[in-house]
Amino acid sequence: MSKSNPPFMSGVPELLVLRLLARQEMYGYELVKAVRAATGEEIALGEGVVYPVLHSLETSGALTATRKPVNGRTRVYYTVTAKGQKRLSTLTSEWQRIRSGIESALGEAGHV
Amino acid sequence: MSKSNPPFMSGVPELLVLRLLARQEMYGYELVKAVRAATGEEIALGEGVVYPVLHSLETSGALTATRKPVNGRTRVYYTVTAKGQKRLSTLTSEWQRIRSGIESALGEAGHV
DNA sequence: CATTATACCTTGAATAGCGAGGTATCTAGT
DNA sequence: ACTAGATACCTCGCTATTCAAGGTATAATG
Repeated sequence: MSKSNPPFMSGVPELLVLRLLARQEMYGYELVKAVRAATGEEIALGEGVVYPVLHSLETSGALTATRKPVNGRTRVYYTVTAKGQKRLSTLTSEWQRIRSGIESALGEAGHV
Repeated sequence: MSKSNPPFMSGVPELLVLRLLARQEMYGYELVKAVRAATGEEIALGEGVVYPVLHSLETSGALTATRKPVNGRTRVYYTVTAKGQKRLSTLTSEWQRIRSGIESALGEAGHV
């Protein structure tokens, strides 16, 4: 019923995850917090969103995973591949396109 | 497979429909074209998107419908109610919030 | 020794966008 | 008169996707 980040969240998780991982490799749990920070606390993706996105990006070849044991715990670090870079730039321009379309519609003074 | 307006379309149809109808009353078929025009041809909503949105907005009390016969054909004109105005401003600020969150994440110069 | 933080994960419900299909009328071309 | 296309409305079913909630296990903290 009550959603945390209601509408407008369509391809957003995928875009944010790719963008942050393009900056530097990270593991899922870290990413959850990094998203919050990078979006100025505006967008909070739960683990139930982040992990599935990570897995599907890995499956599609946009990310590669590397397991690293740290202090007895295991972390799975993700790195963006060339394919992921391409996917990121596609998503980014797609985002700009939709965004500018919406801004046009929201603007537009009374005109006729 | 091929989607016309891929990701990033979450609450968008509802927002656009409300925004355009707030400017002036319109009927569904007209709205389909108006959306294309208002978004600079960037966003094209099919009738399969517009009509259901119209109906659900009417059901929720955000719009009122008026049937008007024109040249033997029937047009259903939609008008935004006070409730619809409120919904529009909620959606608009929600959009700005998500949008600015994403822009923050996309920006963030290389730093490292 | 118990609670919190770290770190991974899956399942199930609900939403919603979209293509495709369906009906019917009016208009324009041939 | 016939056809094709534009106008104008509508629904169905597929698919994708977000998210809360729940589940496991280890390390650190009190």
